[in-house]
Amino acid sequence: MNLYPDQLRQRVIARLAQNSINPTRQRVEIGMCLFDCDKHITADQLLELVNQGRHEVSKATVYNTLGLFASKGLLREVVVDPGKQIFDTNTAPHHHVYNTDTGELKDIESADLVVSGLPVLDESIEITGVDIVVRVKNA
Amino acid sequence: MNLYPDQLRQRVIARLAQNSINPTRQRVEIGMCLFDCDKHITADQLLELVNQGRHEVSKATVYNTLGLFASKGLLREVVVDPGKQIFDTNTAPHHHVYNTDTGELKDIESADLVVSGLPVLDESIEITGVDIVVRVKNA
DNA sequence: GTCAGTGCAAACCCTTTGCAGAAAG
DNA sequence: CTTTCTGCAAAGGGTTTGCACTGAC
Repeated sequence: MNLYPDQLRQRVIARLAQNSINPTRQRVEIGMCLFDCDKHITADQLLELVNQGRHEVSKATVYNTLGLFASKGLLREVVVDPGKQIFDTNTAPHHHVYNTDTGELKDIESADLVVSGLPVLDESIEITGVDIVVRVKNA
Repeated sequence: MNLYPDQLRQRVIARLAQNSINPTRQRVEIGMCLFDCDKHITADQLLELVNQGRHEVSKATVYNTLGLFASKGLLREVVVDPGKQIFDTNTAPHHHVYNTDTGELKDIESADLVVSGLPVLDESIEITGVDIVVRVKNA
């Protein structure tokens, strides 16, 4: 994006407003990091990034805010590792390649990957998503 | 299977031996439960099942044994929920339907589901598995 | 006796919860 | 003043680790 901090801040505030999220100081700080960093991030990495030495936001707030953003569709949770929540700023439909040796996580465009033969489900059941994870390791 | 306990025990011991696993008392107890229970199980559920009131095996040992069995290919770990390891006694290639409302996990035969367009990977990288999770909720 | 393998209590770490305080009405 | 919202310390729960113990040689 390469915005000046104030421009970025205004964009974040606008984006939160669009999703009916009160733009509190902590949420704006977190939003500024999310719109200006790696696509895939854990709560711990984000905490580090937000605080950068000083103490801006607590760990609990980072967790709660990530959960809030995800529930509003600003983020998507990627489940590739038990015991670690990873959030993805790319909310478009897509899949992942996960390197279990390095922890590296890469996107695969959804359009590139076609799945056929999905099961027919009961009417009382609704599909919320189809997640594909290609697990790889260093040869 | 419907075996008498002693027959089951012998089968478990044989299966462990095939995979170079020492058949200790704890491992055999755990193996007997795994070959005689639901396909999908967490460490906690297994602990409950193994002990059935009395104290046969500790929690740590259940975790370590599940990890050991999985590393030897007797079990497969299913990653559908962060913060919970689920193990699957079905080690054949297949996929899953996960109901996020109920926690229910069902198999989809691998043959029924076809994926095309997998990315071309570097030679230094090796695919260890392709996991597909269809996430559903009650409508 | 020595040494590799094993089981488990205790430690660890990630996440959630409950509540004090702030903000809004 | 009352009510709703928010941030975070502390609690919780799942998993791993370090070490005492066992069994084999």
